Amino acid sequence: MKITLKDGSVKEYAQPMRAIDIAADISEGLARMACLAEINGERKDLRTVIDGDATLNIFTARDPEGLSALRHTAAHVMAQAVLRLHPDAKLAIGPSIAEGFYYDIDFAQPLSEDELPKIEEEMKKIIKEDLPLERYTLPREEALAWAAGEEEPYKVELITDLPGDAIISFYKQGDFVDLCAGPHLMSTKGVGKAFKIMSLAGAYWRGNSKNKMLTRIYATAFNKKEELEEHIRLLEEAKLRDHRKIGRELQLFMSDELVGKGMPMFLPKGYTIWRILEDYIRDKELAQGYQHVLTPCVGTVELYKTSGHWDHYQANMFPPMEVEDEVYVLRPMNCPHHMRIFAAQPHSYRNLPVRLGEIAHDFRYEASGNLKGIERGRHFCQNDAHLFVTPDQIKEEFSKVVDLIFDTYKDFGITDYRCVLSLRDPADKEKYHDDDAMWNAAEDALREVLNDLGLDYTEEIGEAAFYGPKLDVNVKPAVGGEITLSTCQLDFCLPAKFQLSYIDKDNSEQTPVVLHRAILGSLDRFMAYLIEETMGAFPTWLAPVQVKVLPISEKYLDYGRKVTAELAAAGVRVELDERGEKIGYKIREAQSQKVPYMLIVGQKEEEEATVSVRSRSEGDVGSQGLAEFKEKIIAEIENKSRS
RNA sequence: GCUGCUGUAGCUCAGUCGGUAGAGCGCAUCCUUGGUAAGGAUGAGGUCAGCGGUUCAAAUCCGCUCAGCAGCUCCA
Repeated sequence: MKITLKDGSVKEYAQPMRAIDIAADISEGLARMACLAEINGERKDLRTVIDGDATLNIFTARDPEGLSALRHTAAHVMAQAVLRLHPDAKLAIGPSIAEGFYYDIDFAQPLSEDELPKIEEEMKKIIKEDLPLERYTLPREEALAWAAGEEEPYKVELITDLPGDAIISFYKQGDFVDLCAGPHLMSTKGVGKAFKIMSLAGAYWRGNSKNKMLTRIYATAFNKKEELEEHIRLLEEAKLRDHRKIGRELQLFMSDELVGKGMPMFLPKGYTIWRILEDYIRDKELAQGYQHVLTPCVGTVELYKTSGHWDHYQANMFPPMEVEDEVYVLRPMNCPHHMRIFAAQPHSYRNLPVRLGEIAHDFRYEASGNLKGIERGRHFCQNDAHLFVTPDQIKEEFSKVVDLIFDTYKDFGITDYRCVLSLRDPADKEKYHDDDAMWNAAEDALREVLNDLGLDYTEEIGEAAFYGPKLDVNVKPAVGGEITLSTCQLDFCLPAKFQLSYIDKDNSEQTPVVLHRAILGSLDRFMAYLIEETMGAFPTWLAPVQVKVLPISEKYLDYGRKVTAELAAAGVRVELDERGEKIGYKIREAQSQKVPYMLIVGQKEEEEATVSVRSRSEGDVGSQGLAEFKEKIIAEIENKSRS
């Protein structure tokens, strides 16, 4: 048989051979580094026997595919180490993930963090023992008998749930055996030294909160020690970008336990940014034919029963308040209010689309463990709008919303995002409004627009809202999992529930379709994201303090006041540092507060009516006439150019 | 909400074996009036998150509560 290698060269063998043996034939080094085989384009275990002509590519830990196999083997090593130290622990699953790997384990006694170094030590031993990993398969009954004999209830469940024709494979290293589809390295030694146990967390068996919570041990492994160190360094760096840390340092927002958890309060500097964001997006929407409204933060329970939200989300709403003969709830979203505004007047097809926008305050009773600074609170403020459209207008309006999202991102310099087309799970009749024809039409419409726009997106099943499919634009915060920034949801459902209508060309009464959309998402979350992206060094047009005037000494305070007043009169957010400190000290503080421009004024400046300009990013940029500087900074603010 | 962890001055953190509280920054006052990232001196500031328990004695050990962190679950 002929084996074609990655570099195009061909090897010939008389009989079938395992991929690893061919690797060994190519070079001893390759066999030692080998993690995974790609045979005829398919990723396979190194032990796979090749019988006949094939192309072969051997991955090492330098390749992402190979690294994933290495991490998976490291997960087995970790499980083995755990069982050596805790023989009564029950194993669940232990996959490789983007940042490393984990193993979910059911411990008889809670595992303390102090145990992690011991597990790591045991792993080192196992790796050093150079145990070969052997793969074998068993028929279903024997596999079940093994799991039962080992008293591994989670493995029993996993085997039971495997499809009837599945090959049930096992990997054995020393006296440790695990049910596993592979692929794996040839020996525990291949895991190497660049691994580390990172943290301990709880995780529900099979990701279902009704199931038992297991102990998840997170760890990571790399090809080289330097890569591991770099990974840890990046994690530390990310913590410095955390909006909660920067928000405190720059005095943007705070929380207070007497006010309540998940109820952040925006301080003067934070609210300055907030106001600019609010004005920015409202003006942009008004220019696109939106009309803004203001509606109350409460609604009757009946309102939410009508919309269906009460049935779906009651548990995540603050409990009802009874007053006289009414029962109110704090509103968790604004669609029902806007629906009632639309319903209050007759509409003609000529007047559609109607686009109702609101910077709307909402309250959701988020589980305490889900709260995260201003990224996720119990009070937040949506940049919400509902577009009431005819079926013919769906695509155009949806497309305009998508344009608006990315036009906005351009202004904020957001480039690192992921688009998700969130679809229903057709099997889940409980969550989703049961009308397959409606759903298919809605999903096809969104898909078509996204394809027409040439947008990169992934489809995710079971992520839709209960009333319709949606486009979500997700970003990655400094710490923690992906979050949704912008969304546009198509809704054929609520308009009918609220009996909305418009009069069509033929004088018939028709039901409009609604697009729910949020561009900045929530102002709170958007600000959290901006803080982390800029590390607090906001572009000049957003900076709470744009210019800080720093007199050399108190002798030049008067000139400093004049400069400050002149800039303030021109609409620049400017502050004067009047303290009797040295210039270096004032600069240091302004710099750490990420103020875009510092104007140093002393004798020379006063005499010449100039300012000595220091930029936070470029340092001393020299002397400029006051009028000249004023003109420049106003232009910069108006252009929303980033510095 | 669940699992694990953490809580000491406004902030960042020391505090050994259980013996009764410390630093730097910040703040206040005074001196210094200066040229592009920390001038000097003095001083104020603590129910060691809260409540209860063990002990002659608790910041330290135990329990509960509150708040925060990581992850899971959820996210209209």
